[in-house]
Amino acid sequence: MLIPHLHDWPTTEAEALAIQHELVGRVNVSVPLGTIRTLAGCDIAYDTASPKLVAAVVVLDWPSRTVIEKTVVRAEATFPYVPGLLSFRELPALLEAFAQLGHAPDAFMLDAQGVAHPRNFGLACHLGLWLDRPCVGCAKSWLVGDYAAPGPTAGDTSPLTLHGRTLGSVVRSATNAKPVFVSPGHKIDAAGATALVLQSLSGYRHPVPTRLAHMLANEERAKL
DNA sequence: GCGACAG
DNA sequence: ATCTTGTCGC
Repeated sequence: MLIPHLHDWPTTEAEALAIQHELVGRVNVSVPLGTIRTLAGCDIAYDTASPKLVAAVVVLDWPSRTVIEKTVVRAEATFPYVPGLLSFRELPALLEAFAQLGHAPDAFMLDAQGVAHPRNFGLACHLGLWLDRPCVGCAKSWLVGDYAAPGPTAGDTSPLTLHGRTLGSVVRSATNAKPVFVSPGHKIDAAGATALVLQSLSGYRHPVPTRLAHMLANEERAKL
């Protein structure tokens, strides 16, 4: 898929923060969930004791869940891991993987935060702006926001708020498993992001799209 | 000052 | 994220 250039990559934290502040205003989390015919799951696996990493993308026909395309890209981390600046570390490699895609998925799902971020600009938001397509963040741990524990059964949800505003939701993706934190990244609203994650559950803690991408990334890393 | 901190 | 075996539970 074609990916227009959005901005150059920063070298320092100060530059990264400036980019976030410059782009937050363009994020749109007011779009209702539309018809999704293809959904992409994305993830990255890191090598131990080396800056090498693998970005993986799995495109699924939706809602049949049939895998229709996969892409993996080997790259090297250029930006360090800094809480709140994760996108500057993972996006470059992910964008390379998307560029190799023959399909242009209707929506994307990531193991990261969307607007549930200190500056409301998580990886899912950043990716959404680059691709100009719906992106959903489904993180495995909390970063910001207040919430009450969701019920113990798969599918149970609880709102994730901040300063009285609903950012997303906390979803019990699998019975008796720790919940995941869902928030829209771009071109989708909180309800839509949550609905898409609920449609993606399969008995495991991770939604099908990111679960498959995670497995693919690990397989490729083993070949490093 | 103290605690928290996606992957 | 990553390093790691067995083990408790459905």
